[in-house]
Amino acid sequence: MDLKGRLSQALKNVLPDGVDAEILWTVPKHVDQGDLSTNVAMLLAKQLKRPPREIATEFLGQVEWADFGIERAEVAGPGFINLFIGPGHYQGVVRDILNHGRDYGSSNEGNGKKVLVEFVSANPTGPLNVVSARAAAIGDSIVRVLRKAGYEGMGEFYVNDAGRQVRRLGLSVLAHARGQEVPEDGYHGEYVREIAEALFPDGTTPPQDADPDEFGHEAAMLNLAKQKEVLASYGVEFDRWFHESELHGSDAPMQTLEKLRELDAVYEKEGAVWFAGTRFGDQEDRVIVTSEGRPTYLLPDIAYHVDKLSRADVIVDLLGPDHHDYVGRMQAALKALGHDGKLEVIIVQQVHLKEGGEKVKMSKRAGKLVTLEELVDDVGRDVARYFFLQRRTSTPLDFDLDLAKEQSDRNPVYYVQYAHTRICGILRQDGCPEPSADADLSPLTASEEIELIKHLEQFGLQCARAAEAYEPQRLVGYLADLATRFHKFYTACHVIGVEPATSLARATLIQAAEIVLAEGLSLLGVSAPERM
RNA sequence: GCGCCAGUAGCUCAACUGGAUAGAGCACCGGCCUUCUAAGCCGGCGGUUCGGGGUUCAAGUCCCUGCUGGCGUACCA
Repeated sequence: MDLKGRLSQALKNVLPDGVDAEILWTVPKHVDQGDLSTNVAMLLAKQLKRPPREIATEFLGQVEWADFGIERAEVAGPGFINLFIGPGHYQGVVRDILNHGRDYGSSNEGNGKKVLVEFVSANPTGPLNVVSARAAAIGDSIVRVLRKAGYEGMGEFYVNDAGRQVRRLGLSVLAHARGQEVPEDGYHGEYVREIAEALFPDGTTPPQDADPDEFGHEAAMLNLAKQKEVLASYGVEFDRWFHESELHGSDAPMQTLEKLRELDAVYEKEGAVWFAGTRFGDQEDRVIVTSEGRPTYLLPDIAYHVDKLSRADVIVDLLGPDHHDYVGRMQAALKALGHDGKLEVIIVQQVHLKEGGEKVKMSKRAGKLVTLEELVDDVGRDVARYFFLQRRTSTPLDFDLDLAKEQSDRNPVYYVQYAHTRICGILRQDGCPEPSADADLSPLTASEEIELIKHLEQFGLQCARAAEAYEPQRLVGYLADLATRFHKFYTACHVIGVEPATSLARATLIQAAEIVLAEGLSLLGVSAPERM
């Protein structure tokens, strides 16, 4: 059991008979408030009908704090119990990191729970845009963090290869190849021309009876191949690419419809079949089979979610801002099918690119888009991913292209990477002792050393929290803080050229910091360079 | 109209899920390189957490209400 757990147990042992409380330890904001703090006395004040400070004082006297490596314990403020941890504990943390290596910070918080995260899932009708770039960075990082925290995380991309947009793509490509005007509701980007040239090289033209569905599908597969390639170079991996066409092959949508019929969750009106979403919390009922007898997108989508739930305990959808209204109907559908509470939807908000202080104008209609590929070519993979992961997913993001391209101290990515680089630089030096878990770490007592270690110790907790809340941006903040602690240490404490015992202990400490920085950055999909 | 997301320093954002004195970066001002990379460190400036009620020992955080901004509101996906 870790220190917090053992301390909680000790406190529970001194609670009055018949009284129980959950004891939570937090790290106070100010150093003069100690290293760990609990508010348990305040929580019990009402129940015990006594002032919180009085209760805290009583508890304080009943625990042998020194047994836990606590140097000092005191009652503070309205009734907090604050503990000041001695250096011995922190030296143990460093040893722990060296012993566990990159596995340090892993936990079983998720208890093996299967979490399937669906993200990007862009239509195969064109290149990936910047919102997909944001979703890709976030989704991929969520999966990595989930695994770190003991969940079985899976990443999945839903390929929408069976809808009517595929036919529209086919019509657009055929029109282009014939030198005709692309239809108004077609696709107008430059890539349409490229696909047309790939399918009809050297001035060949499509046959008169060319099937738009067939060529649409070929074009879609070319787009998909390109999307896969771009995502791979962006460092984003999927465990599965699920094609909508697979679903139709297995007749899953029709089975889902039958199931909904049996549950009496659908009805007919004006020749169409409606899902009675309002009975399950949606804003309005939705058509799932049109009056022409064709299923709408909703039916296969429900079938797909049911399929995912057969493979996972919880499913997470990362959706673009244009799919806001989709949430209610899918939640309602799953509720109707007995899967209430198993779908978590995260809306990835809009990305506004800014250059020279101006918003970069993007128009889908005219095909004027900044693609993921262009963005990565422009600013690099590390910068792009870091920028996307910095902000909370649910808020729109201004992406400052000038700042992103700047190779300077203004660019926050380098701040974290530079900490890692500096460590590698020291460890590379001839005069640097070999870090070792067996080293005597008692020389580590300086405040810069202890502050650094305190932060390293938080890594596992931060990973667990980021995983549980599906919020990888927490980790970005954590790593930036960690880098700060390291840079302060670097400025204050020399590793090489000091007294040998200190030198060895510090080399071991920075090795520990290197491990956590490298592992943390890899959870973000950002590289940890040895030289910059 | 209805629904979602947001509103915290001049700007971009934090705040460990209800805790103590609301913190960083950028910008602006001033310091620190003959020793491990100055892509760094130190100091200064900067706040009615959009307004108004409420819940309680305690509210930026939860509830109600109003205001502002973004997005969405198809028998498209």
